[in-house]
Amino acid sequence: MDRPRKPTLDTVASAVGVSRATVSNAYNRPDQLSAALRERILAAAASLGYAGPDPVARSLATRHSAAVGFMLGQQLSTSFSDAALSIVLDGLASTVDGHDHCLVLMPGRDRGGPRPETVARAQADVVVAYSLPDDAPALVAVRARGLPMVVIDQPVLPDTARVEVDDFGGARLAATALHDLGHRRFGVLTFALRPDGHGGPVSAERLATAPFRVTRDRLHGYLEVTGPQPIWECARSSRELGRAGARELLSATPRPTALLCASDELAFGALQAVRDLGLRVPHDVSVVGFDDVPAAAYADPPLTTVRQPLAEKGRRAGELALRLLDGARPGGPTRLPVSLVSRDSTATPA
Amino acid sequence: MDRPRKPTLDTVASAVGVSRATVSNAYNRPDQLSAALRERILAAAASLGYAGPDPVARSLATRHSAAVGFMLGQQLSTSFSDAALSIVLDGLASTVDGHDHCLVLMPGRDRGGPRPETVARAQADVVVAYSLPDDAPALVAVRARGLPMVVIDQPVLPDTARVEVDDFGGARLAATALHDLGHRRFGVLTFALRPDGHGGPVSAERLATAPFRVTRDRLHGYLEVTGPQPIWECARSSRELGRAGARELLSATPRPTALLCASDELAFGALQAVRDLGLRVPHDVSVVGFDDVPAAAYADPPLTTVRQPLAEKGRRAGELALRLLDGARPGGPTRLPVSLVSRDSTATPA
DNA sequence: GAGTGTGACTGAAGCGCTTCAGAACGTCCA
DNA sequence: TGGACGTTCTGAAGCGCTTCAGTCACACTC
Repeated sequence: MDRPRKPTLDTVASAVGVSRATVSNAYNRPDQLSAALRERILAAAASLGYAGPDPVARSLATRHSAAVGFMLGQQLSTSFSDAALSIVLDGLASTVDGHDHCLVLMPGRDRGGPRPETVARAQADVVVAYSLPDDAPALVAVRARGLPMVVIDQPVLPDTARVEVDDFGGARLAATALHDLGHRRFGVLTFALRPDGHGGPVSAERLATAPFRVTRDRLHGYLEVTGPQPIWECARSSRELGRAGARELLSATPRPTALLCASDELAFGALQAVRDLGLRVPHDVSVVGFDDVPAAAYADPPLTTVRQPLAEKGRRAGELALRLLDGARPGGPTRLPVSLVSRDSTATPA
Repeated sequence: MDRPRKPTLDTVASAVGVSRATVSNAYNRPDQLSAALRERILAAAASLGYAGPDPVARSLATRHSAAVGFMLGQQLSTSFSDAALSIVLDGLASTVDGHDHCLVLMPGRDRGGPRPETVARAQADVVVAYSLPDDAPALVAVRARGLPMVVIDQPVLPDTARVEVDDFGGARLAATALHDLGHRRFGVLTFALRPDGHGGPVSAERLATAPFRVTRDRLHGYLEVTGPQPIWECARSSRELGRAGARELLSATPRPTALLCASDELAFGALQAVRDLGLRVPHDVSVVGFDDVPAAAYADPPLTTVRQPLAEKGRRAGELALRLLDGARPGGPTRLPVSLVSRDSTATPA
């Protein structure tokens, strides 16, 4: 009693008594056959339980698969709790949504991006890479497959579309604001510089050779204004790690009067750390974040931060991807503006 | 000057002077050829720029595609901002991660789930459906394709694995707690009962015929304890809509002393609405939520809510999906426990 | 009534791979 | 010395579909 074989185009074709090509046309090119015949074919298909052309076979024949790949720097399991990433995906999705394309998520291993094998097996016509280390093997793998690619927050890759944000300038903006307020002693709190799970104080050498462009640029932006400052690296951009890191930075004597954070999430942790020490923000310590995720406005106190257009970033990436699918050439990078959003977590030093 | 054709298995085979089968084996069954030959083949492949077997062709030949499909009730663009959904996806992803499978997201149209065409074209071996309306066409489409499926929070479908939570019992738990505190006048705040974008007061008939099982069960759970109460429906589970809806419910005279919300997100809006009216939680109005997303603990005041194991839900679904892939039979539904988490948003009525 | 379209359908050649039943050639032991 | 067995590699048959160059029949035109 083996299961009945799934019907195929041929099944339907011979049931109706036409050629396979005709059945295919019934689905894909209704103008190629008479309406009456088409009806008959569709009816027969329905009664045979044929659900339409198999997507894999179709993809093989047409050489495209109506899917946009998205490579994550981190495991899926941590991606969805990352507000900034979620918003970017949001924007990307809204574009992809409208075109009957699916989104194929390729989870990263640790923070190094997806494994090459994952990339090699993923079925997508175009790939969007988000915030991978400069030397991610996944980037090479996409290249090797010859898939068009758009990178977000990534360095120049030949023949690749790109959307980016002025992380360096944004960080400088924030640091300058604090400097203008009179701050001179800073603590810098950052997420990973390398995908090695390392945390702790950051050496100049580690900073200089960091493969995460975004991290590097933000830190350089801060330091350009402030001069050398103690930096604490968290393995991930999480509130908890930020809290612990900020505590370390605040334990220095003399205590820094301001904390420059590479993300809002870290800044939320920093706010907490300041409270933990019985101090107040911004009276005792000023805190700035980066990203301007929605929660920044609701934080206690509302967080001064650098706004980058996260949704727009995703949307643009999606549009570029779709355009590449249509055979367009990559073109120059799309650069989106950043701005400083001043709220209540910053003030003149006491 | 047309682009050089992409190399295929054959390209490599003839370059090395072996059969195509051997090259295939070099990639998929290293034990089928001598190590030396394998080396030669891989080297030749590398120098020809061959990135390994094409995933689509391989899928066609092997009849599976190393991908798990995930059908969303809502558009992708709103999914990522949904904390509960994110956590479920999280759990699912962590399972899928470990098996070199990709996650193919199928965005829903409005709230009715993905369109059948999207389902028909998606390349996945197994599909996970999350919180779709009972009559979603997407469910039929998956059936038609003969794909194994696991549903989360969905009614019984023949031949389908299922993971679910006792929404009815959970809601009853919360309502009972309030009732025991002495509350008798309630307002009930819910998200969509149907995917029609409707909002406003809910009639008994609309409640009875709601195609969203989860919504229905939670409301029935509340009402079983409290008896008939005014219900306000929000088109989506968002803080803003919750705030507006709660305001409506609170404008009744006599004013309800407690608000029963179908989700934490709505409850957050309700907290805000109470403040908007110059009242205090829980002194003037008690509020309970449902889900216990992380933010519930940080709310002001911390929210009393029904905890459901969201991550676990996703994880179980992932495991079931993977097991179905291995040819397992669906088996009975997996039921996860709920519990009441009492925090500071509930108290005896003034 | 020969020439010219035109709409409706078909045949066959792929798309790039996997897989399975062998073939070819040793090796080993009785 | 010969049969049993292993290892290594190959041929060919698919997987289910698209697509393009036709074929065929039939109406039109002058």
